Amino acid sequence: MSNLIKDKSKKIILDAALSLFVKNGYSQTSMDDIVNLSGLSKGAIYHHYSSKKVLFLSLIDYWETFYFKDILNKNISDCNPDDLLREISQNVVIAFKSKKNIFLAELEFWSLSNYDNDVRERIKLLYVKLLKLFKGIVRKGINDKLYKNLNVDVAALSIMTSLQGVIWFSIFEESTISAEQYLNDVIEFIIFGFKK
Amino acid sequence: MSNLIKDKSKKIILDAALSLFVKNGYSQTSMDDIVNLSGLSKGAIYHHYSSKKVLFLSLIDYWETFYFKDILNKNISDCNPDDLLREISQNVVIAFKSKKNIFLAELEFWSLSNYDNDVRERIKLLYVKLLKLFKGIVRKGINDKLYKNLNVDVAALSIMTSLQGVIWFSIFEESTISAEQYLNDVIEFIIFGFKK
DNA sequence: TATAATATACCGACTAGTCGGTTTGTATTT
DNA sequence: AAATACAAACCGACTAGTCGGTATATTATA
Repeated sequence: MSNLIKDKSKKIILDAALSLFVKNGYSQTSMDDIVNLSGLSKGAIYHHYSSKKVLFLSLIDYWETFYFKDILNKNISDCNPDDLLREISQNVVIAFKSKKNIFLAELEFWSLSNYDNDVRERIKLLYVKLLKLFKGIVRKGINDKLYKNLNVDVAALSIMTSLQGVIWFSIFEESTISAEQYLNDVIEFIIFGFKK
Repeated sequence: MSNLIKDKSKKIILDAALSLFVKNGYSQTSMDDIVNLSGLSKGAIYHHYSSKKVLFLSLIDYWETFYFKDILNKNISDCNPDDLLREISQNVVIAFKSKKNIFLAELEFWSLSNYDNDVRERIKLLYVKLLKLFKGIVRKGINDKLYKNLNVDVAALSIMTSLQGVIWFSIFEESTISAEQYLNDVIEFIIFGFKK
């Protein structure tokens, strides 16, 4: 268990909250719903989290450790940019296959960030980190004379939006192509576009 | 005024609802809020829309006429695929500049579609139409020997996710690049990737 | 054309129920 | 004894939707 969650009860609460928020949305989930699913009491929940919103914000941290743990700790310096991009894409595939909830949760974060500053600032941090990583990879590719003289910001954002595209598959399940196929193809497409 | 909205009152209600749903989210917007902003009464609103959800679904139609009117009616057959893609990208730029609300509303639709079947089915229709258009363009490019033998589904989805990427700029306003620059660059990048 | 009949558009007080959060109480641990 | 962790009843604010009634527009009739 992550040392972020020392507490068993906290983890129980977060798991219950995550699945309910994803299934029904933040507003459509009542604290009583979380009480029922977690098996704990209202007092217990408010003992650990001072409000529904604080609980939600904690959930973003909890979520980050799942989704980004494999991606954010990549070491750029001694890697081939192409392979690194393929590896990241593969991480997303694996995450999507094993925990579709993760991507639906992301949708909820996005939606709330639209009208809640605290949420926005919190998830902004996350994407800034991601973009920094992508920019680093692109910059290395340019320095290594592998990639042409790209606009680094646009290139990084392109990577992000393309990977983000898997979210389509969590909403529109039936499709002629699979999320995996999409991601594999799209990352090759991007790499090809970057090449000199 | 669109012939979809013959009624002045309906338009007033839809405009009020759209701006409130975008600003505060669906659940955080009460019918009383809409009453106040529209200047109409509760009775009037329930006279035209039988429930909050029906009002929301009507909003998707209303929204589609704004966002998609320029894009969906393109004629593929007698156009250069490259120019058509550039034109579509330009339409998105213009829409983004003049009505950022349109894109924030899209986020709200996405979020709700996650846990409401009616909403999901409604917006699914929309994106299927869009994808069909993109597929048609890519297919024409291939037939005209302009593009290589792409996977049409992946290519269409790539176009969609890349254009969709502007939504990032509506959440994270300050940025080193502008939405316009991003879209212009990214569409050229895609076209380049498609070429033989 | 004047009047009656009907349909449409609209008003706003009211209700039944929900929800986030509080308070008070209890058991366990240190 | 004091702090921690939890339980459960409770509260006040808020909300979607209702309903009886009014005003206005349209149509039918004499």
